[in-house]
Amino acid sequence: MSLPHAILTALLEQPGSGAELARRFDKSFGFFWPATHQQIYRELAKLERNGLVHSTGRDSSRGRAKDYNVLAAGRKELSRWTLEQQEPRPVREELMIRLRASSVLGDVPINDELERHLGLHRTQLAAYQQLDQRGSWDDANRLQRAVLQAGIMFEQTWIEWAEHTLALQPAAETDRATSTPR
Amino acid sequence: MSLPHAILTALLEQPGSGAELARRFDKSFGFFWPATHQQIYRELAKLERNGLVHSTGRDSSRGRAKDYNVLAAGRKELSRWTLEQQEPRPVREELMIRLRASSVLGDVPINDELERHLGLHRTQLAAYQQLDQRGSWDDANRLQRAVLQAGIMFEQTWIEWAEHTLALQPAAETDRATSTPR
DNA sequence: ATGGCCATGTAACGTGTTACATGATTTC
DNA sequence: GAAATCATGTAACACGTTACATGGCCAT
Repeated sequence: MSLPHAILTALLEQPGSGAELARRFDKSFGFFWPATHQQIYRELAKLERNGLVHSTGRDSSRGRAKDYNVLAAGRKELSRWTLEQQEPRPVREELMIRLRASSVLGDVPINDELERHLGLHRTQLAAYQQLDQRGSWDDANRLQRAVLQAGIMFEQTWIEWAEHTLALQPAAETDRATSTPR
Repeated sequence: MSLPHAILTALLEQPGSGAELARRFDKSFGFFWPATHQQIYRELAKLERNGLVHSTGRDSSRGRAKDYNVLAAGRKELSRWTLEQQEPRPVREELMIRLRASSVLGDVPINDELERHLGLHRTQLAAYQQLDQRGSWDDANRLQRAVLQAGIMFEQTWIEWAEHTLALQPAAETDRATSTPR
């Protein structure tokens, strides 16, 4: 049940329309909780039904932007949820399954995919680092920075692990056989 | 679409019944792809309908253990999937949302939850390290070990980040106000 | 033979994903 | 004023979660 609370948090940081929220989720807020515009519209409607947010849409027509802001009940619910004891989400890493599959199958080289993911994570790390450098950090938003630093540290760990795993692979011949010699 | 492939991998490592699989998922295989017994039964039935696994259940009654093993078509499908290009799963970390919520709300101390999660991750790290030390590692299962090492590295990063984040919090008074003086 | 446990299974629901649809606004 | 784009929305499905149900097995 995190998406509604993520939306409440984003709306408290800055009120806006559903589409604006979707853009913010894409470019920064959603790094730790991605959401599509369909999910966001669905949840916004539900939050409004439950009296946690209020929209200042002029009418209820389709193509008009609605501006949402958080009501007192929404702020209260967010406080409650934030302090609640919650268990960590289970990790789900497809690549780990594929490594074990490659291991048990024996003849399925996976170095290309490892390399590709390594590249993706290097790109993500660079994006986080840029956000961190360009941000103006003070005591008030230290927790926001901590979140960004978590992103940086996890990407660095991913990169370190992938490089290590690629290095220990004696499977160079197998991979070469499946890629173009050039 | 990873759960069926995770099950195929687990069955290749060692054939077994649905309940045995569920136990293996709980205690090691599922560290990177947890699954409940309901999910596993559902997927096993589907895999059998599609001709990827075969069960040697004597009859189709309820309370009797069925032994599953992987058919050639199942092995082929697993090879195909393992080599496929796949994008990394989006990260979903509730605690990060809660940190940002705490930041924007201003008066909601979250150190207690940070400490609690820190403890959980220390426990998980210890479990991974024990598995790593007790395992007998050679060239054939080096990828399985790499998976375990990913778990170790990510837990270590989590711990390092949480300690750092707790250290930078000047919110000691706020926390003390909400906990029992004792 | 009964009570407890184990293995399998059903049902309902919540959330995430994908494809598509429709009304407004802008642009030329 | 037609086309492109933007904002909102609907529908159907996949997957994960939770609660519960049923049949077999074992111990006493």
